[in-house]
Amino acid sequence: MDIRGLRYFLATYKAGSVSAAARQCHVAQPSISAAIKQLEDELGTALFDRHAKGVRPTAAGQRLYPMAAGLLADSAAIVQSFRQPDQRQPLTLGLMRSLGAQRMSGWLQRLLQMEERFELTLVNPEEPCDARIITSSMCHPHEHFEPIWQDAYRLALPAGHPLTLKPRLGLADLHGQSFIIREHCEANAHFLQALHQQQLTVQPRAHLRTIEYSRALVQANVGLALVPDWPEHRKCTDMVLAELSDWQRTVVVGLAYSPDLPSALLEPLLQACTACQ
Amino acid sequence: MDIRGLRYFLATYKAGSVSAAARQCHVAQPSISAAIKQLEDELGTALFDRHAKGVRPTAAGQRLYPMAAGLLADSAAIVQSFRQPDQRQPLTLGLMRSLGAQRMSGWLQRLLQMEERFELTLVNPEEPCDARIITSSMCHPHEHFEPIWQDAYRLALPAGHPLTLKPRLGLADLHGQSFIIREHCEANAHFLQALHQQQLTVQPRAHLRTIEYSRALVQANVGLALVPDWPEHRKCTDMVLAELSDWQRTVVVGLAYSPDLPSALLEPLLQACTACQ
DNA sequence: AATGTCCATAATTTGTTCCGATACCAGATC
DNA sequence: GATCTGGTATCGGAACAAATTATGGACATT
Repeated sequence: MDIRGLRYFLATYKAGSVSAAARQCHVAQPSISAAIKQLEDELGTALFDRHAKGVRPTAAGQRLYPMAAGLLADSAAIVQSFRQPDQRQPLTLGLMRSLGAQRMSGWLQRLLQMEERFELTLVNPEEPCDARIITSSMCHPHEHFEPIWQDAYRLALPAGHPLTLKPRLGLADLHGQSFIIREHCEANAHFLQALHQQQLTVQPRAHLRTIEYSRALVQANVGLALVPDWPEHRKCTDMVLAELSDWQRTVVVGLAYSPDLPSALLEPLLQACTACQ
Repeated sequence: MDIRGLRYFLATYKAGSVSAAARQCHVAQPSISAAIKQLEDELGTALFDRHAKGVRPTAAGQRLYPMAAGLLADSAAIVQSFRQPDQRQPLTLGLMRSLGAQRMSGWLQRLLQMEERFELTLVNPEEPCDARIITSSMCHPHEHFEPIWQDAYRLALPAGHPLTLKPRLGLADLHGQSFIIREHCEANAHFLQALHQQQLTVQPRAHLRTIEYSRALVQANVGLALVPDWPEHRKCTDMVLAELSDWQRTVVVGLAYSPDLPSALLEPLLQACTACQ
């Protein structure tokens, strides 16, 4: 009986799938399979019924679940009780712009609730930091990258804009339109390039950095903009999000970290990441 | 936090010594040292004060002890609760003669109390069995051997025998004496050979197998005998145990087992062995 | 002083765990 | 039905962790 096996068992139980558990635990699927088999051998009983769409706990598995959870919680509590709460561990996170304040603050909240001992500092992603929350394309080659969200970029139109009436929008429809361009945005750059390739142009009306200002200008009917498809954008009544039939782009936002980040810092971060999915 | 580390910590705590814990856990001393250090790193605090005559738990170590014991007990209880009590595991032990009924039955009692699930069968050590309790000299070369007791052989004299008056006894004093010879006893054979080498002889009055009969004949004043130095022999008032100045022999009684004995059987056995020391 | 005991460290060997690739199975889709 | 998709089990080799032997230093005991 080892803790690792119980952790894998719990993850599998909660996920209802060995593969999903493997993704959550950041190990390969065979590791989980082997650990569960070992546990089953030790207990002398099957814990899961395997079938094509995942695994279903047996009666024994269901019986084990609360025990395993309890044991795991106990072991965590023991460690916790020895780590002084006053020896707060500093954690510096580099946050890219335009993450969506709501979503991001929720994520940070979850992280800090999970791990009392962190003392968090937020900086720009170019500055020295323990880990960064950025798009996958900003990730350095030596860094690991753990995805958190996927943002599909949409065209934001002011409510009542003539184009909102068209059932299908393509790049050609945007020719000559007023546009709010967000700098440092990969999706924007890609979009402009796609226009250029088709010899289409838009009229830049503003160059700015934050999504919040873009949105405000769209809502003020200054022009169109590309914005990520966030719930808070969909909720706006004075702005409409539209899909483009011949251009689409999603960026993956996630946690980038050096391979030699201490696991005491890394693990809670990764857990906060998977908790989002 | 892993179970193994906690096991080592507990053993060290109870033994008050890393080396002793290593012996009990059947691993080398550095393994324990490393595991404890790892645990200390994880908890962020020292668990033992090291000094020359062993280790003494710190306050943190004392605080950890009941928690660790609890966690370990919990994990064992979980495993236990899944192993059906009705699927008793057969265990066949080969017991050599002359082990000392009292001592041996105590050992077996301890074993069975420790492990409810065993269904014990006792056979002679030549018969097929899972493990044997024999002297080290009876151990086959491929078998592992775990010592349990050491038996020093002594000369048993009837109370009132003339030789009991001599302060020092040597082999030469035994020349021509009546003797009760126990067959299949390594110590007896060695003893007779030693006599032979010094061209001394004794008068064999009986050849028998069990220590109990030997003792009875000594007590009945039939002659002298070699018997192991057991408390029950010392307690006899009609028999005296004496040391020989120029001959001595101790045999090591222990558990002999094949290297591929399943650990589910082996571990409780080894635990019963170390519990004796 | 010399010896013995104990713990820590270093270097090596051994044994597990993990991974990627592959095989296989069952249900959904065409 | 053939194919595709998403799932699990199994295999051989790579990476890692754990155990071992050997050694050194600190403190008692002889």
